[in-house]
Formats: sequence, structure tokens, C-alpha cells
Amino acid sequence: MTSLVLPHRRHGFAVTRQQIIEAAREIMREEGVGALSLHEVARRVGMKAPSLYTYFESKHALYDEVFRLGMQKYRAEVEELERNPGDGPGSLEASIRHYMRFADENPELYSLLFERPVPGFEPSAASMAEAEGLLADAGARVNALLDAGTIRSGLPVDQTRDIVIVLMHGLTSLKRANEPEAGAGEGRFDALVPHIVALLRAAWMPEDGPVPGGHQ
Amino acid sequence: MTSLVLPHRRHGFAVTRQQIIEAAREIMREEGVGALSLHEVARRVGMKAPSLYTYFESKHALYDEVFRLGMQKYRAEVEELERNPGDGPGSLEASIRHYMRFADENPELYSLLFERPVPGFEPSAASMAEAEGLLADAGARVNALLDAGTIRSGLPVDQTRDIVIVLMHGLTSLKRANEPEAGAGEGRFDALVPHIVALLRAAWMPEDGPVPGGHQ
DNA sequence: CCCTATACCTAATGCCATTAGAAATAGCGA
DNA sequence: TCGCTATTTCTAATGGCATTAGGTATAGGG
Repeated sequence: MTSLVLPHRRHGFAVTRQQIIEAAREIMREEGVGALSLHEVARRVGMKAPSLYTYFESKHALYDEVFRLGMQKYRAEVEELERNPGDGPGSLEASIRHYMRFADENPELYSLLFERPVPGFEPSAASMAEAEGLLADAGARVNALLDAGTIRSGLPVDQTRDIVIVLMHGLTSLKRANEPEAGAGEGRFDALVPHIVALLRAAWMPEDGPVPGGHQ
Repeated sequence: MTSLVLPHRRHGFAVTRQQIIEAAREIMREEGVGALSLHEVARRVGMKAPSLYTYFESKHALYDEVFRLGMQKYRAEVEELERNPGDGPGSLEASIRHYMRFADENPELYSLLFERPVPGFEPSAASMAEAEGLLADAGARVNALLDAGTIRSGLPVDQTRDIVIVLMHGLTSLKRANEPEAGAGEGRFDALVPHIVALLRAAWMPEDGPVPGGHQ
């Protein structure tokens, strides 16, 4: 009485691994990053939970892989934005809106990257390397804006960058907490964006008009 | 062979309940809000886990009580700040620094109140009532600053208030994520506060000096 | 055609939240 | 003073979780 047995190499290692990651992201999107369960992942990919250990050393390793991929994706998008320079006054607004849109389109990645929703989870060194690059990119972006005269804060580049990040992150975080249903571009926090950009321009460029000579 | 049995009413209901709340806050502070475990709470107060159900209907009910207490505490502190009016230019800075200090001194309360670290936990209606009052308080505070001429944004009060909250929250959130070890007043985000206040004054009060007539 | 590494499984351990139900006692009314 | 009852605690059990140990079938290379 031999039982029906499924083939043991169903799609190839890389494909199965990808399916596991997709299932994990799906659960995090539906239930929250902290609600990820390996049993539930296994159910969705048609496996038993222990089998997942062929693909990931632990639940944290799965979190870590999603973290790394998310960071990679965000950086790729920022670099894409960079390639369409857009140094006009709309450029800063575009950066802020891009950050907010990323959170709207990839809430599970945003949460994992920029909030700390999983007790005990710290991204691995390898994943953090990806994250290091992000701040550097953001610094370069602000530098570009300063050089183009789009902003001119009178502060060191690092502090100028940090203030912009504080605003982007504050807007996004509050939107997620207070208006979880509002889509990209919608809601009272998105409505704030033009005012915030105007505020920065008013404070940082009182005489108005870009300075061709660059920053400092 | 009668076994040694501890007295059954050890401290009175209210006292035991308080001890449970204290133990829960302690765990959240040490391990993160999402890492709360009723078994661990029980261990710390010298009970077995099921006994806790005499005091709280569920783990979520315990979260909810801590949420309510935290909201109460924060509001009480804001109202205290209100009673020492301080309408000078330092007043806005004091509000921002108070928010950051609250997060530093009560990280478990801050996380529970202003982040969403527990999948499936939504504060009860009763607790949310406490939270409603908070935004109203914040609005009143901004109103007071506008009336005193400390700020004069040219925007509706609600949007002015929201921008201030975006900044407070962005600063605090980034500080917690990137400089968890920095104490109150320390670190690069705290260093940003005076610059941000100056930025708001520069953008919102270009001709400088308060306007005795109040806002609008 | 066999051998072995691979990808899956079941069983088990020890956490967790929660429920059911039993026992002990404190403090009240008689 | 005695016993009753509400209160507080317990043990036992259920079902979910992450993880480990160890077994089995098969795909693909020799």
C-alpha cells in the first residue's frame, strides 16, 4: 500500500525560495510584519513548516532576506529617481512623495525597513551594508539639490539631509498610524507636502531663486 | 499530607492588578512591546499564567490598560506644560523636547501609543477617547502659540499643528531607530531641534517679532 | 544502474494564550 | 462561633508556534 507521494524537487531551489519569500511578504502585508508565522508560510506554499528550514536557517533569516530585498528595492527606486534628475523646485517634493508612495505600495517592506516591529530582530551585517548605502544616497541627493540651488539651508549637508528625512519619515509614519486606509497621495498628511516644501523654501531661500554657484 | 499553601488574598485586588501592570511595562521596556508574555508576567509576580485572567480578560486587555494609562500620563504632562505657559520662542522648543523626553523616559508607553507594534491590537473605544483628547490638546497648544504670536504660519490651525506633530514624531521615531542608546537631549536628532525651531520661525515669521493681535 | 545529495516528511520538545474545572480561604451573616 | 459563598489561586488540557532530530524517497550524476 504505497501512498501517493509528490515529486521531491518541485520547481528548483531558487523558485521555491522565491515562493516562500512571496508568501511571507503576503502574510506581513495582510496581518502585520510581527504576525509572520512559518506554519502559515508553509501552508501557503503547500509544505510542512520544518521543510522551510531547507531554504532559511530560521524565521529571523527569512525576515533578514526580506529586509535585504526591501532595502535593495528602495535604493533602486531612489537611484532611478536620481537618473531623472529634476533639479527644479518640484524635485524635493518628488523625493518626499516617492518615500510616501513606497510605504503605500510596500507597507510590509516599509515597516520592516524603517520601523522596528519584530522584537529581537536586527538586520544582519550584510543587510545593514545595503542600509548604509541608503543614507549615503540620501546625502548625495541633498547635495545635488544644494548644488542645483533647489535648497540652500545654511546648515551642514548632513543636518539638512536629516531634516528632510525627519519630515519624510514623520509624514509617512503618522499617515500609516492615523489614516491607514488613505492611498498614495490621499489624506491630510499628503496635503501637507506642498506646504512643507514651501516652508523649506521660505526658510532656506529667503531671497528666493537658485544660486548657480552651489552650496556653502 | 497537606501541602504548603500560600494565602489566597495576598495584597488586595487593586494592588495585585497594579503589580501585573508594572511587570508588563517592565517586560515591554526590556524586550520590546511585542515581546510581552503572560507567562513571563506571571513568573515575575509569583503566579501561574491562568491566574492573571482574574485581573484581565486577555493579553489584549492588558495592553489596552497600559495604553490607556500611557495616554493619561502623556496628557497629564502636556497639561502640566500648559499650566507653565511659556509663550516665548522657547515654548515650541519645549513642546518638542517634551515629546522626545517622554519617549526616552517611557519607551514602552511611547511605542504602544504612537507606533503600532502589536499585530491585531487596536485600543478599545474607551482608550481611544483618551487619545482623542490628545489631538484636541495639541490643537489648543498650537492655538495658544498662534495667539501669543510665537508662531504665525499663514496656514489653518489644523495644518500648522500637524506640521509640528510631523516634526516631533519624525525626530523621535528616527532617534529611537537609529540612536537607541542616546539619552534625553543627546544625539544628532536632538541637536536638530533648535535648527528646526529657527526654520519654523524664519518661514512663518519672516518680518520677525510676535503679533499681539493673535492668529489669522 | 546504482549512489548520494537533496527536498521533503513525521515526531517530538518546549514555548505560548487560553479555557475548564477543582481547591483553598477570607470574611461575612447567622 | 460556625459554616457558607465569593474570591483567588491552582493544575490539566487544547491547540498554535519555532525549532530540532531523524527518517525516506527520488533526481541526476558516476
